[in-house]
Amino acid sequence: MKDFITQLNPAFDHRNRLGIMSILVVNDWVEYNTLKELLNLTDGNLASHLKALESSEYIRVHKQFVGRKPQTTYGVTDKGKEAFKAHLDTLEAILTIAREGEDS
Amino acid sequence: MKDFITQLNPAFDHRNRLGIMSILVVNDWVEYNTLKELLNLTDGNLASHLKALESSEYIRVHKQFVGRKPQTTYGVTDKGKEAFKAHLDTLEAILTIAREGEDS
DNA sequence: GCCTTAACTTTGCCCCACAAAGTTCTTTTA
DNA sequence: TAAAAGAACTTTGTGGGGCAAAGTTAAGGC
Repeated sequence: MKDFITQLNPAFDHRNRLGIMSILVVNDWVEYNTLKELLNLTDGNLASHLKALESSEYIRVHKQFVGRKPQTTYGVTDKGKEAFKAHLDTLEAILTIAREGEDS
Repeated sequence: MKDFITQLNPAFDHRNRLGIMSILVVNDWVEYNTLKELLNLTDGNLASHLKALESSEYIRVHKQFVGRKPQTTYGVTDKGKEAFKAHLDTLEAILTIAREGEDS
């Protein structure tokens, strides 16, 4: 059990970063404002989580103009995909253990 | 997605409390020292997590003497079992969503 | 009579999540 | 052309909480 718990990646070990990653791994490029709405976060809060994930090189940023408006989109990197998958595997292992005693 | 994230129970939304609960739901009564070793926690740290879970009425304490040594054991309550199951269900739902884009 | 063990509690630190407000750039709108 | 507004941050400040370490209490062993 200790092993599983310590295998959880601290970078993803928070509900909001779990949410960010879950969205990014299934959508190629997601806009800043979309993330903000989907996760119900304030600007500062979202930006800090994104920055943390970006400096770990788990996500990357793409800035462009759509029409004449700036648009920032975020996507997961290969490294991020891999690390997040490992995190999910660990979570799943814990889930399995924790379900062992279920009545159903 | 927002809904799933907010459905995560804050009381369990931490690796160590996830660990504590995972152990307690599959074992009827677990000793304080066993938890400490299984989770690799210091006294103060473990005690504070246990107290948090206890005041939420998710776990309960049983104190007795074995031979002449005091022994404290912890067990999950029905309320805790239910709440934790809901938490796991939510986690599983997030896992499923996050796995949708997987290559395999 | 001291040392040890169990099981805490207390103390104090430090980091971090978070909200709110300020910032920059640019585009609408009046 | 001035003002407002939106995108995407950055900065600032506060509060909470995780954590280790040390202190505490009560009992037992030696």
